[in-house]
Amino acid sequence: MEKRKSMMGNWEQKILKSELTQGKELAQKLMNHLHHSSSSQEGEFLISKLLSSYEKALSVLTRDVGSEGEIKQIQVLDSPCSFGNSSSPLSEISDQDCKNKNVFKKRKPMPKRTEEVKVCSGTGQDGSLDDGYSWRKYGQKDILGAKYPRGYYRCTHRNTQGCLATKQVQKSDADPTIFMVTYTGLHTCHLVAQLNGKQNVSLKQEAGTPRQTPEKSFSFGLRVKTENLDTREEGKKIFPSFSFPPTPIESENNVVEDHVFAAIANDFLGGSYAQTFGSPATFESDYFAAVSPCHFGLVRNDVQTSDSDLTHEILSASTSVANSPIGDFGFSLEDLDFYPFENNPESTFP
DNA sequence: CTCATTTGACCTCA
DNA sequence: TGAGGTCAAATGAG
Repeated sequence: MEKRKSMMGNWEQKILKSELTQGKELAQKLMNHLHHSSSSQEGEFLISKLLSSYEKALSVLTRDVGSEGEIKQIQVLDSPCSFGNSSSPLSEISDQDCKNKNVFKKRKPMPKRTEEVKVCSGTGQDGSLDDGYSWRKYGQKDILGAKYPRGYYRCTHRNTQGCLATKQVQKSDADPTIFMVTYTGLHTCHLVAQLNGKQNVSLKQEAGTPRQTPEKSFSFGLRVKTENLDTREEGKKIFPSFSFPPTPIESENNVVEDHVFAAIANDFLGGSYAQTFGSPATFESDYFAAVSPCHFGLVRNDVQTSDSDLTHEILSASTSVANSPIGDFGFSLEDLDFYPFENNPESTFP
């Protein structure tokens, strides 16, 4: 744990540096861009990236103050029986068998994260934002003060694998194309195949029902760009998946952006993340170098929560369809520390 | 037939 | 006590 804490400081420094550097580069690019006049879309993209960089940098600075307490809070929440343990979800399921009277006994604190996802027009529907997991809607609720109802989803594998991950999807009042997605709990369902699927379109057969194919957004030749590489958020942010309509728009800028992101990711992760995938080189090239046909910029604003939430992260992908997964591909660096009982073998670090 | 979604009711918590 | 979260029966889709 001490090791991780010291690493955190180092990380954040790198993050800060990277974000500011990126911001500078983006500003430079933007300036060139404006001079040479191309599409306004691209300009917006650059601006959003620019803003993202500065916001990230600021958030790192802001978070720096209370990071210690934050970690402690996370540790408290990490009750061994809550998630990650293969036996605990099953025990919870057995609780459910005891009819709903027992279900509300006591809610377990779950790690929570919020993301803001902007979708391409006509591509995503509420809750169907493809984040690589298969979700099942179990409820919908009108939220006070919110224009749109909130949808409640849980992992389809809840019953079969005891996966306790849930998410809440709510359309933003201000911008209906933005979905606020709050992820709660960790996926304990099989993820290896999903990850493989994200790296490589040729997928292995995953243990699970055919209809529960989390790779569906990757199965028809979409180019997937996963720009959400700022795992600096206590390492809890794991590369999201974004799916796009197969509109082959590629710009030089995008390619450059990808390189920047890849560099940052590598910087942040020190290669250890990619290690999880078996081949860092493959991971980077396949996962980061993909270019989005829809230019999308991440505008992430990290928001600290006042309650027991571990982290709330807001992400905006200006033209993406899918939101990012819960950061709990199970192998987040932080997850490993915070949730040592994660039974996902892929989550274990050497 | 199986599974997902809808929706009203119920439960917990602040 | 009200808002938010969850359950489960009813319904629909494939």
